[in-house]
Amino acid sequence: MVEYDLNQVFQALSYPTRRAIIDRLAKGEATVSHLSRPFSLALAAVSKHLGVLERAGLVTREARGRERVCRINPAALEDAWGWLSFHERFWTDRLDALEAQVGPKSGGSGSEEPQ
Amino acid sequence: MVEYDLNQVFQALSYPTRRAIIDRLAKGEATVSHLSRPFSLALAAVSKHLGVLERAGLVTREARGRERVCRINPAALEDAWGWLSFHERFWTDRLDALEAQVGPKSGGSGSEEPQ
DNA sequence: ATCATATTCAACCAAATGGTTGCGTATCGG
DNA sequence: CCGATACGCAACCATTTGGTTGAATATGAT
Repeated sequence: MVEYDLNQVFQALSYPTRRAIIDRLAKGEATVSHLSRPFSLALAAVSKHLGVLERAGLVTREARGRERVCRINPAALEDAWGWLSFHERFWTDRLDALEAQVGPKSGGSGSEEPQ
Repeated sequence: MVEYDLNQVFQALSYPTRRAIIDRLAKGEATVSHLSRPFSLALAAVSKHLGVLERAGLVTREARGRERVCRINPAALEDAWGWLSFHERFWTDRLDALEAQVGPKSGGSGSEEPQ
């Protein structure tokens, strides 16, 4: 089982252009220039973003003629998802417990979180 | 429903010190100096990290005397989790479909993912 | 009042990031 | 062979980031 570096994965996901690329790739594979079309960026910039995504293990690039076909690698996404899931589950449980503790039938006094 | 900025959330999570802080806070609230203890960093550095986490909405700091008590805010975590969940679910489904398509009884020709 | 503690703020620095441009290099199509 | 297309790479630039130190502020203890 490959361990993906959460630093690189989260870092890669922290930039909207790269998340958009992932969103796009979720609809199917695409070449670099195809991927770069929606952005007003030089091709080289998108290529760099793909490099970041690739190093993080989120995306693969495969040569096909003079083009590079990019695809999502779900495994790395799943690692990040796993980290967050741990906390998500933890906190859902905790909030449930809190709610139960406050009173199972007290519909709630409005907002438990006074911002 | 507050919308957390995924850029800031993922960015905040992309640094191990900050994930460690979150991990620590999952065990219960803590003050800034308490949080800084495990790290060989100046207090100010940890304070800055907390600033990043706070701006991302992941953590709250509340003044109590001369101390600041830090707590996790699960809602922001959940936003990031939501984004990843979408893709996680999408790809789990897709891989299942692929598997089914390849042949429900063909134990699999080894690895569907040639790395 | 005085001194110590807890924490932020400001200035500074090195390194990383996101972007550009221009050049090199395969590959496809005549 | 020749030109166009699809990339990657290197150099460069402005901005952000993670870190430091030292001063400022506020609260707690004596």
